[in-house]
Amino acid sequence: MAPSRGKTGQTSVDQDASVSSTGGSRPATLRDVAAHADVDVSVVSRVVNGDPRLRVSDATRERVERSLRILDYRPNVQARGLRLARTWTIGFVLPDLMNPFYAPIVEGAEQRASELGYMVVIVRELDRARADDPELAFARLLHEDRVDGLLVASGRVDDDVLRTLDRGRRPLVIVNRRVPGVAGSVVVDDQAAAEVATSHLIDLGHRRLGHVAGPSGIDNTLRRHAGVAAAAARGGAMLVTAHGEGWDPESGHTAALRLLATHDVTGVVATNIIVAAGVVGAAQELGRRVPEDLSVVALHDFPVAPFLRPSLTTVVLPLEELGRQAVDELMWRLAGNARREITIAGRPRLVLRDSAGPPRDEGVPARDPGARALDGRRVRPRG
Amino acid sequence: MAPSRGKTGQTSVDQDASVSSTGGSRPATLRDVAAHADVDVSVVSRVVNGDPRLRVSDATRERVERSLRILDYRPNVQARGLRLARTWTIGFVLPDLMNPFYAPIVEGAEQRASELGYMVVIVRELDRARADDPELAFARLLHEDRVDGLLVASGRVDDDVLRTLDRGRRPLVIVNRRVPGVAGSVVVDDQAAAEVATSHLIDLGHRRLGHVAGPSGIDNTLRRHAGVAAAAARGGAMLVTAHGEGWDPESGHTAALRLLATHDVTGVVATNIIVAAGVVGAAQELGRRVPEDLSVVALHDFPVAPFLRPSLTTVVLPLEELGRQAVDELMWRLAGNARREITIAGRPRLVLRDSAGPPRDEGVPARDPGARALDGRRVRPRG
DNA sequence: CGGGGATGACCAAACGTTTGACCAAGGCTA
DNA sequence: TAGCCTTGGTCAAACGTTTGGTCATCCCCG
Repeated sequence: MAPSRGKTGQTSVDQDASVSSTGGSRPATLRDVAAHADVDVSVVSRVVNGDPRLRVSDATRERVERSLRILDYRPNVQARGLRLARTWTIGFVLPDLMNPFYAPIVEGAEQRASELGYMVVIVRELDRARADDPELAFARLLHEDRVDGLLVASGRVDDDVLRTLDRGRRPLVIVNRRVPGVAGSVVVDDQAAAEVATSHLIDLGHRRLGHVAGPSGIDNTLRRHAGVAAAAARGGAMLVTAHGEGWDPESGHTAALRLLATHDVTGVVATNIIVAAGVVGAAQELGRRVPEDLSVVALHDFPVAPFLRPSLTTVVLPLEELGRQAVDELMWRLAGNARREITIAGRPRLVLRDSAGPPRDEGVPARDPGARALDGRRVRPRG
Repeated sequence: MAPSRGKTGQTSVDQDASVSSTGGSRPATLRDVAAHADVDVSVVSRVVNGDPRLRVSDATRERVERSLRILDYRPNVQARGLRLARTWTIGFVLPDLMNPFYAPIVEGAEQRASELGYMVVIVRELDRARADDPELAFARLLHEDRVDGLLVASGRVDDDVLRTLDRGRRPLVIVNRRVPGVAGSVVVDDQAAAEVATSHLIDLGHRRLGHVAGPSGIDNTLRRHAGVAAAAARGGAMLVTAHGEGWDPESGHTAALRLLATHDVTGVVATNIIVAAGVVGAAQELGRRVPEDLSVVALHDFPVAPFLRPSLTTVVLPLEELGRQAVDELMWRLAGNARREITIAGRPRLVLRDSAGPPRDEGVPARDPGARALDGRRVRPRG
């Protein structure tokens, strides 16, 4: 055991300190460890942090490391944060957790963050996100120095709010949205996904297409619409778009009714799977069977897709990866680097199920009907 | 403007301090405010916190409050937390965010927490939650003093882990699960919900019932099974139970195949809506139409229920309220009070949709179709 | 033997709060 | 007029870290 050293003359004793890390006693502080190893707290601190400028004898270092283990020392994050003005916490701003779209993003973000020793706090932000509202939850988090940075995954927060926030001391990364010339962002390739979905319908022989989109004007909606329009044009197909008021089933239902009542389309690209459920419902109310009378392809694949009737043909987007990379981008910014606009690489994947087939009475036959998996669930990479 | 006072003789000046709360400058500290109001920081602190023992002239108090407003002072949470050994942060432990079951609970918890000035950090905990794993994410959070307490909503964490955690310094509230004689918990009335679902089938005339349950042995599963069994016995119905391995669609699918292959039931209570989707799929694979040949009632209502085909008859459980009350219970514990076991009040509500009807070829007619909503409210949403 | 580096460690300030102790000045009472 | 209380504050320590300085000792070299 360590001999008594130093002018304090205090003899350190191996006290019974093997407290369970979940036990009831006070966690060991730097000072406890220093006393145990009979050195100054600064030595312990530098050992813990691997300070390269620390000059210390091997014997002392080992003594310190042993004490650290025995006392099961863990740095107090608040004290460290106070000193360093950091929190190792990031905020994830979203409008609503019920929307399954956000779950995988949050999940991916949490995974990556915890790998890096960060916590993720969720901040639900209502649509009342006006620029000068002093009670904006996330602005408060920033102002109280409770987070090191923010991931904003809400499509509803005003551009102005984001611009203001982006001028602040803390980095901001916008998730799956671009705010022109303002903030760093990470997005999935919505446009490519939309093209894949649309091309699939065209490959099946559809030439009169509908797009049930999200609220108009939203960046997100624009990117997807661009993809649908591009693929439709390339395929020589007619396209009519109906915007819903949101991304919920009712919005899809309403928009689809409007679309189907006025236009004779045979295939629809729905902006997401939830909206697609509303589209299918609307079609059936109008007496059109899916996929016999109307084909539907949805963007995003959620676990529920196979269990809808008919099961939905979808395009998978890498949402977990989106969350992970959003965190990485925030770290990049925290390290002092400049804003970037990142698009997640990787081709969107088409998942064939039952909601899309060849049009009934017209058009070319599907190019390769044999590729359809019998169970309708086999995944075929983009053709 | 405030005159120069005190022996420092320092004249305070109304500097241009109206920084936007999201602006780029350093947030004002207590010291800044003190200098601005020309008083000691302790006065400012006591004013901010409404210390009743503070004796101060009205003039001074107003001067301080004015400075607080001008400088837009917000306490630094880390410093305050360091001093008071609190974080105003609670951890929410869950296995997986993709399961829509958790979304409303987290959402409710976040709402309530933010009302109370608390942040919610999500902690995903894999099933590897063994008692002595030093790298348990939530144990680390506790040990580093990053949270004031924990809400555990994972059904998979070992009882032993919870028992150990529960002996620690920080309060622990188990969400929707009871760990015998150990920790405080908040649960919804699963048993009552199961009874409502089962009674509905019996009222429709079913006498041979199946229960597709969650993994056996889990408290949750037991409570629901108790409800199903009680109602079945009361109605003189036969009951056979099949346990899935999880709460995902595949588990429901597998368990339902097993159940339907070996027993001739006419109605099934599924432990949740996701599992129910698997049950419906299994039935259809076996050539049994829902609801004509098999009625299905699911516990929990998620927004997707109306859009499944057939749309699912469900029993609504107050999951958001569960989240809110879990936070309240944690606050109760943080205030130093003893553990409690709380069951959320309020009758589970039956939502009638298309997946359950009278049995085809047998049995008594429904007793009184109008009486089936136990709470007297007949709910019939779209679909 | 004196000077100059290394070596190995300690000291102390600072981060922003909270809070028990203390104190000067003035007024009241005995 | 001495003593005491009240009013209106100030002082300073403490929470647990981090980190730029300082410092005593020892060794080596000229």
